[in-house]
Amino acid sequence: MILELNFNSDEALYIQLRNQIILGIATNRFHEGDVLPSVRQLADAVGINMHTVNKAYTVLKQEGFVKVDRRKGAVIAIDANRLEAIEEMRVELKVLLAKASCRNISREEVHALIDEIYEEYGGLSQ
Amino acid sequence: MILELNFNSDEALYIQLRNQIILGIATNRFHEGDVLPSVRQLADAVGINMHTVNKAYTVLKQEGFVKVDRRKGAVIAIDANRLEAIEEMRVELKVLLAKASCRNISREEVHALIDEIYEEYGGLSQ
DNA sequence: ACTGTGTTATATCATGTGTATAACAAGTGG
DNA sequence: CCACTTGTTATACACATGATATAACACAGT
Repeated sequence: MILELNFNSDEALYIQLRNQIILGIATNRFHEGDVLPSVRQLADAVGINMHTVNKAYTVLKQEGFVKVDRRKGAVIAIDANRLEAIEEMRVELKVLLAKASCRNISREEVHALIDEIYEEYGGLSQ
Repeated sequence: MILELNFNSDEALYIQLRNQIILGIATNRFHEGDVLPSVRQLADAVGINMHTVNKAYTVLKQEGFVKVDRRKGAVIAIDANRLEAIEEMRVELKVLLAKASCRNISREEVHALIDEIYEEYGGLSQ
């Protein structure tokens, strides 16, 4: 597990955990069926409270990235609701691209940035 | 001024204001040199506190979208620091695209979404 | 029985958000 | 000069959120 937390960030710890796990899935370091550490283990490993990890797992469950098996713990299980995901992405992109447009960043430059980042993400088929 | 606030949103009011003003610049409804309403006027118009508007203007000033003229008030003035803006965008895109990748949204679909949104943003030359 | 899961319930503390009232320095227009 | 509006600052309060701490519960595995 390579999870690093920035305690000086303005981003909540449980959001950082959530993001890194999603990053981990996208970069193929976590696979469907993999079991995440228990809330107590992970909390101990990164030096934070159990409840903070639990909140991260709860969010991941609600967002459809893990399912919780009472016996095993949190298991990677992706619920690919594409339509919902695309609409959510559109909302986030609107503000992000507005900032880019104000800064004279071209459509082509954004495309190049997308490609660069997407290179590391293999899609679920990998 | 077409500024609408969602009081039920989990997004802070001053962030909503900031975003809508940035959207307004990108969609060419605000132009370089335009004067924004005074903090008291805008606060009264949308039904919130003066300090909340002030905070939005302060953030916009720090992010380089407006300059404050003691005589006029808040004036649209874009400080196009491209390098900084691109790095900021890369960080935001990483998580956003990771989610997309997990949901089996292809690189091409993201490009299409970018194009769709960018159609409304004219770039600063318009 | 014992341990390790997730889960739930309180409680506490710090921080962020939004409001409220007030005051200040400075520019504008009568 | 005077009244008014500008941004700015300070203080205070209520409320929600983030993070911690301690504790307990139901359930599964050994």
